Amino acid sequence: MTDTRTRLLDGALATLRDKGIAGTSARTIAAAAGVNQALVFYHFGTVDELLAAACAHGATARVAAYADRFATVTSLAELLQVGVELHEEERAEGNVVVLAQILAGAQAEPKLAPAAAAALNLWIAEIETVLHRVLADSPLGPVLDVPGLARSVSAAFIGFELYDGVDPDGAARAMSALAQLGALLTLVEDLGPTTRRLLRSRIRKATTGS
Amino acid sequence: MTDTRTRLLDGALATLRDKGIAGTSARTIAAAAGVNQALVFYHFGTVDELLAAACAHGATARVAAYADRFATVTSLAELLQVGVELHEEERAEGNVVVLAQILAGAQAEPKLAPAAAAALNLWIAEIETVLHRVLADSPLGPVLDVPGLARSVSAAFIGFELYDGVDPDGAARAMSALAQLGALLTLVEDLGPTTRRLLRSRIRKATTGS
DNA sequence: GTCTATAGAGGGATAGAC
DNA sequence: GTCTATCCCTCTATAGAC
Repeated sequence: MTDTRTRLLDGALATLRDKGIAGTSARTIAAAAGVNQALVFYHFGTVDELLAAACAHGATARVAAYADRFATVTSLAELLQVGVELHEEERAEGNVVVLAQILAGAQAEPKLAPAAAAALNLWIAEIETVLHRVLADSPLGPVLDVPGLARSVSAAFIGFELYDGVDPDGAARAMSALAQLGALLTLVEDLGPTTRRLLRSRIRKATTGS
Repeated sequence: MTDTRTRLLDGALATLRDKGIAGTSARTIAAAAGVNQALVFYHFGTVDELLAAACAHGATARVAAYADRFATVTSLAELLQVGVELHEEERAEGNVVVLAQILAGAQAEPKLAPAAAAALNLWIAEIETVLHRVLADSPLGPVLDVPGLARSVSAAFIGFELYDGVDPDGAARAMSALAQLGALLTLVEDLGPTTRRLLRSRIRKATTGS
């Protein structure tokens, strides 16, 4: 872990954020890192391998930075609130946007795919833990596919960041609509015990067929 | 609308799908179109303008191809079903993936942003119409921000396509979790009139504060 | 409208001095 | 580990023949 290695990793993240996957090269990364261009190949072999390493580097750091906040979430509405914060902070910091760029690159470059999937899985694991806790005493909890929903939420978030880049007003509206939906779902959750029993029996009937 | 123009538009879409935004250039597009490279600049001025035109071209065609199916949707579960179909067909055809690549490129290239936003807006408009119809007689309908939700759904879909490219199994699980969630929400919607009244009054109380 | 040819910049990657 | 220098390829864009 020499200093140059981390400079290159951070330079790669900055370049992906500022110039996108199409504008990212050994030369642009080296310039952002303040480092000689040949060192990209000395330390990482190829540009793609540097991008893969940077992807893991950035995601690990950001997930760790949010671990505390995820740990305090106890309701769907709170999860959405953390999501809004994450959206705003990460857009300034730019690390979710970086993941989106890696994902875009990985569609055509199979070598990037495992790194992109691994980075996304770090986020998914966090969300999964939170969802499991939040849905524990919901009538829907026992029948929901929590790992699947965590994947949905994480993937959807990537789409939000890309949307925000081309239409910030639209993205803000989308975000507030979800926050409102979260608040309303809380009301549904808080129905009386009679309704909860009714729901539960219906769920049992409906799920015996699938 | 000469033949060469459309060949270039289709070639651009094919190149974005197969090589991603990072692998898309006047040369690769011309090769895919079976056309001379200089014609890119003769017909469209720059590569970015060709990409912007191709984006509109592709989105218009695909939204039109789905208009019939969107028109028949009458429930949230059906909307999700069409979403699953769209996901599977468009991944083969590749046109939503193309939009994702344009969105990724637009993050760093402002000239692409209006085209990307316009293409996404075509999808959003369709979803908005459907959501409006589907939620019309739901107790939540009157208070939901339908345009905002349509934007959420559309943006989320882009994220799904990118996720599918790096982890098809995870994406499939995410998709089926959503389908299951849709089915369960239908049960909530079908609660008795008493519960619906209760919900409605709670909603009124809760929304007077915002 | 279409082609060839080319200028000029930027790209990945390596060799070899230090 | 770091640097310079370089090879060879690809890129955008244009000029000019047809």
